[in-house]
Amino acid sequence: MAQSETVERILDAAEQLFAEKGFAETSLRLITSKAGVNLAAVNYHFGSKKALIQAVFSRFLGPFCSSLERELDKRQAKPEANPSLEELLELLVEQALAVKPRSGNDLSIFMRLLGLAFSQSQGHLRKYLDEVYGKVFRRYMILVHEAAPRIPPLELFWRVHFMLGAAAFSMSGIKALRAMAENDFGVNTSIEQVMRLMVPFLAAGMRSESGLADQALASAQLIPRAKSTAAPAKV
Amino acid sequence: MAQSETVERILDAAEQLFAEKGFAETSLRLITSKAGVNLAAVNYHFGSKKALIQAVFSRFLGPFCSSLERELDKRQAKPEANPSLEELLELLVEQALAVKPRSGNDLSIFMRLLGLAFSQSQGHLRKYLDEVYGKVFRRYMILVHEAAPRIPPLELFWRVHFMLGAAAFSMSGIKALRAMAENDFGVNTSIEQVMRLMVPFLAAGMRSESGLADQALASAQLIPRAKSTAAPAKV
DNA sequence: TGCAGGCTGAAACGTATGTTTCAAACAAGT
DNA sequence: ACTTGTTTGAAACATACGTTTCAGCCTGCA
Repeated sequence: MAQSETVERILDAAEQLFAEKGFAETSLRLITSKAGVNLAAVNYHFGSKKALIQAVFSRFLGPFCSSLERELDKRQAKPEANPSLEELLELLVEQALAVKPRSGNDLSIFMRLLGLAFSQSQGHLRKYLDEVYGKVFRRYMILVHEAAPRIPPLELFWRVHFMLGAAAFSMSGIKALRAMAENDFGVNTSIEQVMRLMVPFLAAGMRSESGLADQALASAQLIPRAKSTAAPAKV
Repeated sequence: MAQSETVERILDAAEQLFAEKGFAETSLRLITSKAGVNLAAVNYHFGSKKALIQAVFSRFLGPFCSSLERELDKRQAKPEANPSLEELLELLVEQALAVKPRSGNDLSIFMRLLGLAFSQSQGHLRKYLDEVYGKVFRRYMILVHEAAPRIPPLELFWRVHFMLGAAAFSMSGIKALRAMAENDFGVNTSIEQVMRLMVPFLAAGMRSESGLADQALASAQLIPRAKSTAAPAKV
């Protein structure tokens, strides 16, 4: 049997609506009517709304993480030259930009969904993302640490999340913010331009002198994970 | 007649629950049961859930903005010395810290609510906040511009929102992030410490070299608002 | 052609939400 | 003490949600 097109249409509609309105504010009826499919199709194909949310994330985070992992493999194959901080940051941007084959699926949706995953109280989502994609993220963090050895690991952890926050927030409110900017300055700022504005801002923040006075925090090191965690559930 | 205590208890409970779960995910029944008041009290005292949300914001944004405005008046009374960027940033932090007389109302709730105002699709809220508090914010932006004249105003606008984003996002997911940090590094990072970590990061970002290549954007200036009549003159 | 199974369409179900109602309780002024 | 206006309590209401059901459709295969 040929794969149903319904699944893709639901995912497309859900992705866009979730990014626009959040999870709780987006009803299955809105999704299915936008997708032009029957209401019951969601529960038939995905099982529940929670599973739909996870599927939406898997669809773009899966390719993102595997191509990121592939790039990390390449970089680590030649151990003589560890990647610099700039290279690591650009790596992220590259991978994020590479995962946008679908129409209307621009970077803002990607970042917006990522931000929602943290800020909306969807406990199941956080657990799911950590189980499936946490490994790559921790591997990336180790490389960041090696690229900026002067900055305490714990502070790097927080700075990465400050970065993520600036990006996710800006993309979250990008519509309203662009409207404000146009209203106040009379010019239109494209999303690509906003991204370009963000890069020097974030890079300077990452490179800034440490603000950690507490010695216990400054010397805290990453604790290696136990390997014996159960296999993550397949969708 | 003695002012009812019910209003305050509803506001306290709503503030905490909104910050914790968002607006749509927090039901009136949860609020009223936490507050120990009757369900109907919300609609009696506030009229609707939307009005409750606005009231929650007014209660902390009102004092914040008026004390901020007072400080701006003081600074501008002596025109010989314009405030520096650091002074302006610290001004915000000071005012934010000053508006926390109530128990349990720490900075994280303040920032979290601010972030929600942008990221949750509550159109009425954004309109309300712009109408009531937009004036102070625009005045503040002008001072920031004078403190950093080398950076194009439009870029400053975006950088301020990058800042807001980093702060709001970190405070939004502060619970989950602290748990992750503790899990990965074995140490507990207090909210005050996270704030202290954020300051050098943000300050460095604000001071970084401009990333604006586009001359039209680089030269865009703030358009003064019309008082109240239509047809604002182009400058 | 017949049929079995994946998929869809329309309707219904149970539950939770925001809001409204109205009688009772209360406080204050005369 | 009586009255008046304000606030509360308990219940009901209308609506929207996620989920389930089941009859019918279509497709691939014997």
